[in-house]
Amino acid sequence: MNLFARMRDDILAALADMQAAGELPGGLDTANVTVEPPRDPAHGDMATNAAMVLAKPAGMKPRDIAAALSPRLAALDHVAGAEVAGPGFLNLRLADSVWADVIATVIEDRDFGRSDMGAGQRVNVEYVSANPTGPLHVGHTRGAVFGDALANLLDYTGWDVTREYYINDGGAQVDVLARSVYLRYLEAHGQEVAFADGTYPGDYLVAVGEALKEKVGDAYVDKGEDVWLEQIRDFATDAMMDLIRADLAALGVEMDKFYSEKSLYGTGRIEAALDTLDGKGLIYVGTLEPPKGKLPDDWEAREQTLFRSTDHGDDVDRPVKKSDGSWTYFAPDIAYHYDKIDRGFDALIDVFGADHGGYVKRMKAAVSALSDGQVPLDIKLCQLVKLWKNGEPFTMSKRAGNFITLRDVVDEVGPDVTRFTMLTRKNDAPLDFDFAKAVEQSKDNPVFYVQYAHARIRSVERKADALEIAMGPPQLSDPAEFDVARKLAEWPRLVEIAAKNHEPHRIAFYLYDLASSFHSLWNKGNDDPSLRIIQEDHPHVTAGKLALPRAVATVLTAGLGILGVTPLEELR
RNA sequence: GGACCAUUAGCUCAGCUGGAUAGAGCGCUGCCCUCCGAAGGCAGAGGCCAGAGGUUCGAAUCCUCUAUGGUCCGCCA
Repeated sequence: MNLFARMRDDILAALADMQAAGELPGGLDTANVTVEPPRDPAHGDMATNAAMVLAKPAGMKPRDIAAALSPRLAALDHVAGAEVAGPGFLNLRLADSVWADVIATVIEDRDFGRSDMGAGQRVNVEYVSANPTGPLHVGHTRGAVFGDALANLLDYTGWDVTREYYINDGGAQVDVLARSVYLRYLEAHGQEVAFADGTYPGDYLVAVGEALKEKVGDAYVDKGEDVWLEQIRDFATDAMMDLIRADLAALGVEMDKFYSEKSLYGTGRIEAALDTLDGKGLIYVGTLEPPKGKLPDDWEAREQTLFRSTDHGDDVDRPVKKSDGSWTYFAPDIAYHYDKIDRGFDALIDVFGADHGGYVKRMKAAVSALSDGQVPLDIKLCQLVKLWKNGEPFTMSKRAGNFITLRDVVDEVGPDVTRFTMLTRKNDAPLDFDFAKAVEQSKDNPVFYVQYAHARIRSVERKADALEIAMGPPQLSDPAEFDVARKLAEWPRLVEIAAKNHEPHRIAFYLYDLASSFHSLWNKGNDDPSLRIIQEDHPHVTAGKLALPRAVATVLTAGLGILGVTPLEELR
């Protein structure tokens, strides 16, 4: 039940009545009529812009339309009052009973806030997709949390979601990995080795080298790459993916599918994707203009096979084949997205790090071209995370030497705090993550503040249980109680907005607001004992007051569930 | 030279795809809390929404230009 959507239906019905009665011209477009909570609570519970939107097409003054609409809405049972205000707003005040109904609905209907706006359409959310060359670092962590919460959010709003990880196991970087593992392998055989530039020196490969020795003995010692490169590449990539899967599991992220770039090679799928583009006249051989400004030192004009991405919104055409005839990294990516389209997804979402921002237009161009504009691709960029501890930059890592891993973060503050904190900023805003503040138990830590609200409610409920007082029908009287109910009523609307915009951070901010209004009510109980939930001498009153916190806890749990955070029963 | 993202209170940031007097936390000021459910509470000050144009009933929000900061910019992924 979305109160705002319901009221909008009421308004549209009233407008139709007015048209039938000749008070309004027929055939008006009502698509822009909205019902929103007013910023100023003095303006009532809801406001509609209907009169202002319709004034021009109807050829009438906004206030006249509003004045005619007002009595029709005021006559509804659940509307206590309707007033024309400002330039033509219609402010609506709802009957008190509506808010008690909201509470009751939240408690009875486990799906309060769920939406069917996705209508069962299939969406593919690709996130993390880190190279399989080492453990996930803190930047991946943000992408992982963001992508996972977005996937949850879309699931909550009626989409059929596939969570997917693209393994970049086809490029030169996995050869580098293989050579690095080979060095560790030699080390395991007691040889002294030196890690040249362009190899991965991280300790995490020591175990892989030893495992390789376990498996093949000395078969590769003193042998050339032609003997071992391919085998070690597969072995090392598998080991890294095991590591990455474990990292994701520690964060509570579970993928539906891992898609291998390598699986695209030698199967004709890259060729098929490019043939499709070629069939649309979008592939040609040519030479790109040199980039403006200062040229790279070794720049020289070369003839390449190019994708005419400029036909689909890109700034320049992009090479798909190197001058030696091999694929660029872009080619398998085109094939991969072609495969997603082929698998029948209705919408695609890619979550990238901000350093891949330059890649957005060409990828969108490719999907647009391959799907004839039928499959929308949204690319969400996650900005950098800066780590702090007590206000000092934090750069040490136990595991990997020079970068902070996902494990470092999760070990330090736990998966729940990691996830919530990563969502306290918009994805495209840089994020400061302070290890100390993230676990601080104070009001300026939103994670704690939201968890505290839930724990408080659970504490009250345990106390009520001990007193053998059961929850009864909701009773609301104080303005602070209505404020909480109003906040609860916004939940379904907020979920839809967050899902439509692919912005899970809105959930986190909402939960903070909801927690805040609940804490505010609780604090009033300090001064006014009649507002306390548990009133031992009045079990009947207590029963009526228990519903509101139950409803708050229900929505907090639902919201935290979307974020992938477990609500706490009590604080320690 | 170009692309993308950002620019909102002293600081860190929200802001409902265009609505009314722009919000929160921190910090600041004042009051309360040492009997109550206080890992505190209440209230207040603080703004040319970077700047300039434009679009319309109405702009922090959409468009153009400018400034500042970040990310990136042909065979690395």
